[in-house]
Amino acid sequence: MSSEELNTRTRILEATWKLLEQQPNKDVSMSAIARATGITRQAVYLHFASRTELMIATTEYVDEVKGLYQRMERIGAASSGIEMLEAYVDVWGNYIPEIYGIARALLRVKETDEAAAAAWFRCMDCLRDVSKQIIETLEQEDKLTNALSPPDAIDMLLVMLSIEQWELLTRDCGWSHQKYVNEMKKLLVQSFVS
Amino acid sequence: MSSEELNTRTRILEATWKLLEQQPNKDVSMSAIARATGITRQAVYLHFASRTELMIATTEYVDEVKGLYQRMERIGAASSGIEMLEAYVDVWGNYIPEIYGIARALLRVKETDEAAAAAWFRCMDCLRDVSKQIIETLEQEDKLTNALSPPDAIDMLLVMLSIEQWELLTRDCGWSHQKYVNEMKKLLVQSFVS
DNA sequence: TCTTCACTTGACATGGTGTCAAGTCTGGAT
DNA sequence: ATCCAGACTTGACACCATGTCAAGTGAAGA
Repeated sequence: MSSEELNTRTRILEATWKLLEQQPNKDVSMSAIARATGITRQAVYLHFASRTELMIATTEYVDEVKGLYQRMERIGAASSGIEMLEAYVDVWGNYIPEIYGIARALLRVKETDEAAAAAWFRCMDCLRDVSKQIIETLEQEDKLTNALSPPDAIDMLLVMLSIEQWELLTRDCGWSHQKYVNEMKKLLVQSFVS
Repeated sequence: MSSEELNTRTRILEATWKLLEQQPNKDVSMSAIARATGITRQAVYLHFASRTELMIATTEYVDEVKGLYQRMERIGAASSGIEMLEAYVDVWGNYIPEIYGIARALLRVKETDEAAAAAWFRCMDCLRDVSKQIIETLEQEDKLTNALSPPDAIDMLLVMLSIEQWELLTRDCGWSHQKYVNEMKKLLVQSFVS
Protein backbone atom coordinates (compact mmCIF):
# COMPACT_ATOMS: atom_id res chain seq x y z
CA MET A 1 0.00 0.00 0.00
CA SER A 2 2.53 2.49 1.17
CA SER A 3 4.93 2.40 -1.75
CA GLU A 4 2.67 4.79 -3.62
CA GLU A 5 1.68 6.65 -0.47
CA LEU A 6 5.27 7.04 0.68
CA ASN A 7 6.11 8.23 -2.75
CA THR A 8 3.63 11.09 -2.65
CA ARG A 9 4.63 11.94 0.88
CA THR A 10 8.26 12.05 -0.14
CA ARG A 11 7.42 14.11 -3.19
CA ILE A 12 5.69 16.65 -0.94
CA LEU A 13 8.71 16.76 1.36
CA GLU A 14 11.06 17.21 -1.57
CA ALA A 15 8.90 19.97 -3.06
CA THR A 16 8.70 21.75 0.29
CA TRP A 17 12.44 21.53 0.75
CA LYS A 18 13.13 22.79 -2.75
CA LEU A 19 10.74 25.72 -2.48
CA LEU A 20 12.18 26.73 0.88
CA GLU A 21 15.72 26.59 -0.46
CA GLN A 22 14.69 28.76 -3.39
CA GLN A 23 13.07 31.39 -1.18
CA PRO A 24 14.25 30.98 2.40
CA ASN A 25 12.63 34.19 3.55
CA LYS A 26 9.19 33.80 2.05
CA ASP A 27 6.35 32.00 3.76
CA VAL A 28 5.84 29.20 1.25
CA SER A 29 2.12 28.42 1.14
CA MET A 30 0.40 25.07 1.14
CA SER A 31 -0.98 25.87 -2.33
CA ALA A 32 2.52 26.51 -3.66
CA ILE A 33 3.75 23.25 -2.18
CA ALA A 34 0.81 21.33 -3.65
CA ARG A 35 1.35 22.93 -7.04
CA ALA A 36 5.06 22.08 -6.95
CA THR A 37 4.24 18.50 -5.99
CA GLY A 38 1.65 18.21 -8.73
CA ILE A 39 -1.31 17.47 -6.46
CA THR A 40 -4.13 19.49 -4.94
CA ARG A 41 -3.80 21.50 -1.76
CA GLN A 42 -6.29 19.23 -0.02
CA ALA A 43 -4.21 16.16 -0.84
CA VAL A 44 -1.32 17.62 1.14
CA TYR A 45 -3.56 17.52 4.19
CA LEU A 46 -4.05 13.79 3.63
CA HIS A 47 -0.37 13.37 4.49
CA PHE A 48 0.27 16.20 6.95
CA ALA A 49 -2.27 17.48 9.43
CA SER A 50 -1.06 21.06 9.31
CA ARG A 51 1.52 23.37 7.84
CA THR A 52 3.54 23.13 11.03
CA GLU A 53 3.56 19.35 10.89
CA LEU A 54 4.80 19.51 7.32
CA MET A 55 7.60 21.87 8.30
CA ILE A 56 8.67 19.60 11.15
CA ALA A 57 8.53 16.53 8.90
CA THR A 58 10.59 18.34 6.26
CA THR A 59 13.18 19.24 8.89
CA GLU A 60 13.45 15.62 9.92
CA TYR A 61 13.57 14.47 6.33
CA VAL A 62 16.39 16.87 5.46
CA ASP A 63 18.33 15.94 8.58
CA GLU A 64 18.00 12.30 7.62
CA VAL A 65 19.04 12.81 4.01
CA LYS A 66 21.92 15.12 4.85
CA GLY A 67 23.20 13.02 7.73
CA LEU A 68 24.49 15.63 10.14
CA TYR A 69 25.20 13.14 12.88
CA GLN A 70 27.44 11.09 10.65
CA ARG A 71 29.41 14.20 9.76
CA MET A 72 29.66 15.12 13.41
CA GLU A 73 31.67 11.99 14.10
CA ARG A 74 34.70 13.82 12.76
CA ILE A 75 34.57 16.01 15.84
CA GLY A 76 34.89 13.18 18.34
CA ALA A 77 37.83 11.80 16.34
CA ALA A 78 39.90 14.97 16.81
CA SER A 79 42.83 14.64 19.16
CA SER A 80 42.58 17.94 21.02
CA GLY A 81 40.02 20.49 22.13
CA ILE A 82 41.19 23.03 19.61
CA GLU A 83 40.99 20.51 16.79
CA MET A 84 37.50 19.55 17.93
CA LEU A 85 36.48 23.19 17.90
CA GLU A 86 37.81 23.66 14.39
CA ALA A 87 36.21 20.44 13.18
CA TYR A 88 32.91 21.62 14.64
CA VAL A 89 33.07 24.89 12.74
CA ASP A 90 33.97 23.01 9.57
CA VAL A 91 31.17 20.48 9.77
CA TRP A 92 28.48 22.81 11.04
CA GLY A 93 29.52 25.77 8.92
CA ASN A 94 29.29 23.64 5.80
CA TYR A 95 26.00 22.15 6.93
CA ILE A 96 24.11 25.38 7.55
CA PRO A 97 23.88 26.55 3.91
CA GLU A 98 22.47 23.17 2.95
CA ILE A 99 19.60 23.35 5.42
CA TYR A 100 19.12 27.08 5.71
CA GLY A 101 15.77 27.25 3.90
CA ILE A 102 13.93 24.75 6.05
CA ALA A 103 15.69 25.93 9.20
CA ARG A 104 14.49 29.48 8.57
CA ALA A 105 10.96 28.24 8.00
CA LEU A 106 10.97 26.24 11.21
CA LEU A 107 12.37 29.22 13.09
CA ARG A 108 9.48 31.37 11.87
CA VAL A 109 6.85 28.82 12.70
CA LYS A 110 8.42 28.13 16.10
CA GLU A 111 7.44 31.60 17.30
CA THR A 112 3.76 30.77 17.33
CA ASP A 113 3.62 26.99 17.45
CA GLU A 114 4.58 24.88 20.41
CA ALA A 115 5.17 21.67 18.47
CA ALA A 116 7.54 23.49 16.13
CA ALA A 117 9.36 25.03 19.08
CA ALA A 118 9.75 21.57 20.62
CA ALA A 119 11.14 20.18 17.36
CA TRP A 120 13.56 23.08 17.14
CA PHE A 121 14.80 22.61 20.68
CA ARG A 122 15.34 18.91 20.04
CA CYS A 123 17.81 19.92 17.31
CA MET A 124 19.38 22.50 19.60
CA ASP A 125 19.85 19.88 22.30
CA CYS A 126 21.90 17.73 19.94
CA LEU A 127 24.11 20.68 19.09
CA ARG A 128 24.40 21.53 22.76
CA ASP A 129 25.79 18.05 23.39
CA VAL A 130 28.52 18.67 20.84
CA SER A 131 29.21 22.08 22.33
CA LYS A 132 29.41 20.54 25.79
CA GLN A 133 31.77 17.82 24.64
CA ILE A 134 34.17 20.40 23.23
CA ILE A 135 34.10 22.73 26.22
CA GLU A 136 34.66 19.80 28.57
CA THR A 137 37.61 18.60 26.53
CA LEU A 138 39.12 22.09 26.61
CA GLU A 139 38.58 22.20 30.35
CA GLN A 140 40.26 18.84 30.89
CA GLU A 141 43.23 20.04 28.88
CA ASP A 142 43.25 23.13 31.11
CA LYS A 143 42.87 25.26 28.01
CA LEU A 144 39.44 26.77 28.61
CA THR A 145 39.43 30.53 29.06
CA ASN A 146 38.69 31.62 32.59
CA ALA A 147 36.57 34.51 31.29
CA LEU A 148 33.58 32.15 31.30
CA SER A 149 32.46 29.26 33.47
CA PRO A 150 32.11 25.96 31.57
CA PRO A 151 28.28 26.01 31.49
CA ASP A 152 28.30 29.58 30.26
CA ALA A 153 30.94 28.71 27.69
CA ILE A 154 28.68 25.93 26.38
CA ASP A 155 25.80 28.37 25.94
CA MET A 156 28.03 30.92 24.34
CA LEU A 157 29.60 28.50 21.89
CA LEU A 158 26.16 27.26 20.89
CA VAL A 159 24.95 30.78 20.29
CA MET A 160 28.09 31.85 18.43
CA LEU A 161 27.47 29.03 15.97
CA SER A 162 23.72 29.57 15.76
CA ILE A 163 21.99 29.80 12.42
CA GLU A 164 20.87 33.31 13.37
CA GLN A 165 24.47 34.38 13.77
CA TRP A 166 25.45 32.73 10.50
CA GLU A 167 22.58 34.55 8.82
CA LEU A 168 23.68 37.93 10.16
CA LEU A 169 27.27 37.48 9.03
CA THR A 170 26.62 36.00 5.60
CA ARG A 171 23.47 37.90 4.68
CA ASP A 172 23.72 41.27 6.42
CA CYS A 173 27.52 41.62 6.57
CA GLY A 174 28.09 39.97 3.20
CA TRP A 175 30.59 37.39 4.41
CA SER A 176 31.13 34.46 2.10
CA HIS A 177 30.50 31.03 3.43
CA GLN A 178 34.23 30.28 3.43
CA LYS A 179 35.04 33.51 5.22
CA TYR A 180 32.49 32.62 7.89
CA VAL A 181 34.23 29.31 8.54
CA ASN A 182 37.73 30.80 8.60
CA GLU A 183 37.00 33.85 10.73
CA MET A 184 34.76 31.94 13.09
CA LYS A 185 37.50 29.41 13.74
CA LYS A 186 39.96 32.15 14.59
CA LEU A 187 37.51 34.02 16.79
CA LEU A 188 36.39 30.94 18.68
CA VAL A 189 39.95 29.89 19.43
CA GLN A 190 40.71 33.42 20.59
CA SER A 191 37.54 33.50 22.72
CA PHE A 192 37.48 30.08 24.32
CA VAL A 193 41.08 28.95 24.49
CA SER A 194 43.37 30.47 27.10
CA MET B 1 -5.48 71.43 13.90
CA SER B 2 -3.05 68.68 14.58
CA SER B 3 -3.19 68.68 18.37
CA GLU B 4 -6.12 66.29 18.21
CA GLU B 5 -4.73 64.48 15.18
CA LEU B 6 -1.32 64.09 16.75
CA ASN B 7 -2.99 62.87 19.87
CA THR B 8 -4.70 59.98 18.11
CA ARG B 9 -1.57 59.16 16.16
CA THR B 10 0.43 59.07 19.35
CA ARG B 11 -2.23 56.98 21.06
CA ILE B 12 -1.97 54.44 18.24
CA LEU B 13 1.81 54.38 18.54
CA GLU B 14 1.61 53.93 22.30
CA ALA B 15 -0.95 51.15 21.98
CA THR B 16 1.16 49.38 19.36
CA TRP B 17 4.23 49.63 21.52
CA LYS B 18 2.42 48.36 24.59
CA LEU B 19 0.87 45.41 22.79
CA LEU B 20 4.19 44.42 21.25
CA GLU B 21 5.92 44.60 24.62
CA GLN B 22 3.24 42.39 26.11
CA GLN B 23 3.53 39.77 23.39
CA PRO B 24 6.79 40.22 21.51
CA ASN B 25 6.39 36.99 19.60
CA LYS B 26 2.83 37.32 18.40
CA ASP B 27 1.85 39.13 15.23
CA VAL B 28 -0.24 41.91 16.75
CA SER B 29 -3.09 42.64 14.33
CA MET B 30 -4.41 45.99 13.18
CA SER B 31 -7.75 45.14 14.84
CA ALA B 32 -6.03 44.54 18.18
CA ILE B 33 -4.16 47.82 17.89
CA ALA B 34 -7.35 49.70 17.00
CA ARG B 35 -9.20 48.09 19.91
CA ALA B 36 -6.41 48.98 22.31
CA THR B 37 -6.40 52.56 21.03
CA GLY B 38 -10.18 52.79 21.32
CA ILE B 39 -10.84 53.50 17.66
CA THR B 40 -11.89 51.45 14.65
CA ARG B 41 -9.51 49.48 12.53
CA GLN B 42 -10.24 51.73 9.56
CA ALA B 43 -9.27 54.81 11.55
CA VAL B 44 -5.78 53.40 12.02
CA TYR B 45 -5.41 53.50 8.25
CA LEU B 46 -6.21 57.23 8.34
CA HIS B 47 -2.90 57.68 10.16
CA PHE B 48 -0.74 54.89 8.76
CA ALA B 49 -0.96 53.60 5.22
CA SER B 50 -0.07 50.02 6.12
CA ARG B 51 0.88 47.74 8.94
CA THR B 52 4.53 48.00 7.93
CA GLU B 53 4.41 51.77 8.04
CA LEU B 54 2.93 51.63 11.52
CA MET B 55 5.70 49.30 12.66
CA ILE B 56 8.37 51.59 11.26
CA ALA B 57 6.73 54.65 12.82
CA THR B 58 6.51 52.85 16.17
CA THR B 59 10.20 51.98 15.96
CA GLU B 60 11.06 55.61 15.35
CA TYR B 61 8.72 56.72 18.11
CA VAL B 62 10.25 54.36 20.64
CA ASP B 63 13.77 55.34 19.65
CA GLU B 64 12.86 58.96 20.11
CA VAL B 65 11.18 58.44 23.49
CA LYS B 66 13.91 56.17 24.81
CA GLY B 67 16.75 58.30 23.54
CA LEU B 68 19.37 55.72 22.62
CA TYR B 69 21.71 58.24 21.05
CA GLN B 70 21.85 60.30 24.21
CA ARG B 71 22.76 57.21 26.19
CA MET B 72 25.40 56.31 23.65
CA GLU B 73 27.31 59.47 24.48
CA ARG B 74 28.68 57.67 27.51
CA ILE B 75 30.67 55.50 25.15
CA GLY B 76 32.55 58.36 23.50
CA ALA B 77 33.36 59.75 26.94
CA ALA B 78 35.24 56.63 28.00
CA SER B 79 39.00 57.00 28.22
CA SER B 80 40.11 53.71 26.69
CA GLY B 81 38.99 51.13 24.16
CA ILE B 82 38.20 48.58 26.83
CA GLU B 83 36.12 51.09 28.77
CA MET B 84 34.28 52.00 25.59
CA LEU B 85 33.57 48.35 24.93
CA GLU B 86 32.20 47.89 28.42
CA ALA B 87 30.16 51.08 28.24
CA TYR B 88 28.70 49.87 24.93
CA VAL B 89 27.60 46.59 26.47
CA ASP B 90 26.10 48.47 29.42
CA VAL B 91 24.14 50.96 27.37
CA TRP B 92 23.03 48.60 24.64
CA GLY B 93 22.42 45.63 26.93
CA ASN B 94 20.13 47.75 29.08
CA TYR B 95 18.42 49.19 26.02
CA ILE B 96 17.49 45.94 24.32
CA PRO B 97 14.90 44.75 26.87
CA GLU B 98 13.15 48.11 26.61
CA ILE B 99 12.67 47.91 22.85
CA TYR B 100 12.57 44.17 22.32
CA GLY B 101 8.88 43.97 21.42
CA ILE B 102 8.92 46.45 18.57
CA ALA B 103 12.36 45.31 17.43
CA ARG B 104 11.09 41.75 17.11
CA ALA B 105 8.07 42.94 15.16
CA LEU B 106 10.22 44.96 12.77
CA LEU B 107 12.55 42.00 12.34
CA ARG B 108 9.62 39.81 11.32
CA VAL B 109 8.19 42.33 8.92
CA LYS B 110 11.63 43.06 7.46
CA GLU B 111 11.75 39.59 5.94
CA THR B 112 9.03 40.37 3.43
CA ASP B 113 8.94 44.14 3.24
CA GLU B 114 11.62 46.29 1.67
CA ALA B 115 10.72 49.50 3.49
CA ALA B 116 10.92 47.70 6.82
CA ALA B 117 14.26 46.21 5.85
CA ALA B 118 15.55 49.67 4.97
CA ALA B 119 14.38 51.04 8.32
CA TRP B 120 16.07 48.18 10.10
CA PHE B 121 19.35 48.68 8.31
CA ARG B 122 19.28 52.38 9.12
CA CYS B 123 19.28 51.39 12.80
CA MET B 124 22.02 48.85 12.18
CA ASP B 125 24.15 51.47 10.49
CA CYS B 126 24.06 53.64 13.61
CA LEU B 127 25.15 50.71 15.73
CA ARG B 128 27.84 49.88 13.22
CA ASP B 129 29.26 53.37 13.65
CA VAL B 130 29.59 52.78 17.37
CA SER B 131 31.14 49.39 16.76
CA LYS B 132 33.58 50.95 14.32
CA GLN B 133 34.54 53.69 16.74
CA ILE B 134 35.39 51.14 19.41
CA ILE B 135 37.39 48.83 17.17
CA GLU B 136 39.34 51.78 15.78
CA THR B 137 40.14 53.00 19.26
CA LEU B 138 41.36 49.55 20.26
CA GLU B 139 43.46 49.43 17.12
CA GLN B 140 45.03 52.83 17.82
CA GLU B 141 45.89 51.65 21.32
CA ASP B 142 47.45 48.58 19.70
CA LYS B 143 45.13 46.43 21.75
CA LEU B 144 43.00 44.86 19.02
CA THR B 145 43.32 41.11 18.69
CA ASN B 146 45.17 40.03 15.58
CA ALA B 147 42.79 37.11 15.14
CA LEU B 148 40.54 39.43 13.10
CA SER B 149 41.14 42.31 10.72
CA PRO B 150 39.55 45.59 11.87
CA PRO B 151 36.65 45.49 9.36
CA ASP B 152 35.89 41.91 10.31
CA ALA B 153 36.11 42.81 13.98
CA ILE B 154 33.53 45.56 13.42
CA ASP B 155 31.14 43.08 11.82
CA MET B 156 31.73 40.54 14.53
CA LEU B 157 31.23 42.98 17.39
CA LEU B 158 27.99 44.17 15.79
CA VAL B 159 26.73 40.62 15.45
CA MET B 160 27.83 39.58 18.94
CA LEU B 161 25.69 42.38 20.34
CA SER B 162 22.76 41.80 17.99
CA ILE B 163 19.24 41.53 19.28
CA GLU B 164 19.10 38.03 17.84
CA GLN B 165 22.07 36.99 19.97
CA TRP B 166 20.56 38.63 23.06
CA GLU B 167 17.34 36.78 22.39
CA LEU B 168 19.09 33.43 22.14
CA LEU B 169 20.99 33.90 25.38
CA THR B 170 18.19 35.36 27.50
CA ARG B 171 15.27 33.40 26.07
CA ASP B 172 16.67 30.05 24.98
CA CYS B 173 19.58 29.76 27.40
CA GLY B 174 17.72 31.38 30.29
CA TRP B 175 20.34 34.01 31.05
CA SER B 176 19.16 36.94 33.12
CA HIS B 177 19.54 40.37 31.67
CA GLN B 178 22.29 41.16 34.19
CA LYS B 179 24.12 37.95 33.41
CA TYR B 180 24.03 38.82 29.72
CA VAL B 181 25.71 42.16 30.38
CA ASN B 182 28.36 40.71 32.68
CA GLU B 183 29.30 37.67 30.64
CA MET B 184 29.20 39.57 27.38
CA LYS B 185 31.63 42.14 28.72
CA LYS B 186 34.05 39.42 29.75
CA LEU B 187 33.73 37.53 26.48
CA LEU B 188 34.14 40.62 24.33
CA VAL B 189 37.27 41.71 26.16
CA GLN B 190 38.63 38.19 25.82
CA SER B 191 37.73 38.08 22.12
CA PHE B 192 38.73 41.51 20.87
CA VAL B 193 41.49 42.70 23.18
CA SER B 194 44.93 41.21 22.78
C1' DT C 1 -17.15 -7.67 -9.48
C1' DC C 2 -16.76 -5.15 -5.49
C1' DT C 3 -14.24 -2.60 -2.26
C1' DT C 4 -10.75 0.25 -0.58
C1' DC C 5 -7.61 3.88 -0.78
C1' DA C 6 -5.43 7.92 -2.81
C1' DC C 7 -6.68 11.71 -4.79
C1' DT C 8 -9.87 15.46 -6.91
C1' DT C 9 -13.52 18.90 -7.05
C1' DG C 10 -15.81 22.39 -5.07
C1' DA C 11 -17.53 24.45 -1.24
C1' DC C 12 -17.24 26.77 3.33
C1' DA C 13 -15.49 28.93 7.97
C1' DT C 14 -12.26 31.91 10.01
C1' DG C 15 -9.14 35.56 10.26
C1' DG C 16 -5.72 38.56 8.42
C1' DT C 17 -4.62 43.12 5.29
C1' DG C 18 -6.12 46.73 2.66
C1' DT C 19 -9.93 49.69 0.20
C1' DC C 20 -14.20 52.15 -0.53
C1' DA C 21 -18.49 54.82 0.16
C1' DA C 22 -21.62 56.96 2.95
C1' DG C 23 -22.81 58.76 7.36
C1' DT C 24 -21.98 61.29 11.96
C1' DC C 25 -20.23 64.63 14.89
C1' DT C 26 -17.59 68.59 16.35
C1' DG C 27 -14.99 72.92 16.23
C1' DG C 28 -14.08 76.95 13.86
C1' DA C 29 -14.80 80.49 10.34
C1' DT C 30 -18.05 83.50 8.15
C1' DA D 1 -26.73 80.89 13.48
C1' DT D 2 -25.02 78.44 9.82
C1' DC D 3 -22.06 76.02 7.14
C1' DC D 4 -18.01 73.44 6.25
C1' DA D 5 -13.91 70.63 6.75
C1' DG D 6 -11.74 67.11 9.01
C1' DA D 7 -11.65 63.10 12.15
C1' DC D 8 -13.81 59.20 12.93
C1' DT D 9 -17.60 55.39 12.34
C1' DT D 10 -20.32 51.92 9.97
C1' DG D 11 -20.65 48.44 6.98
C1' DA D 12 -19.45 46.67 3.16
C1' DC D 13 -15.98 44.24 -0.26
C1' DA D 14 -11.68 41.99 -2.47
C1' DC D 15 -7.99 39.00 -1.79
C1' DC D 16 -5.31 35.52 0.31
C1' DA D 17 -3.92 32.39 3.84
C1' DT D 18 -5.07 27.89 6.79
C1' DG D 19 -7.94 24.27 7.79
C1' DT D 20 -12.39 21.36 7.19
C1' DC D 21 -16.02 18.82 4.89
C1' DA D 22 -18.68 16.08 1.50
C1' DA D 23 -19.18 13.91 -2.65
C1' DG D 24 -17.06 12.05 -6.64
C1' DT D 25 -13.36 9.55 -9.55
C1' DG D 26 -10.28 5.99 -10.76
C1' DA D 27 -7.30 2.18 -10.23
C1' DA D 28 -5.37 -1.80 -7.91
C1' DG D 29 -6.29 -5.77 -5.29
C1' DA D 30 -9.40 -9.45 -3.00
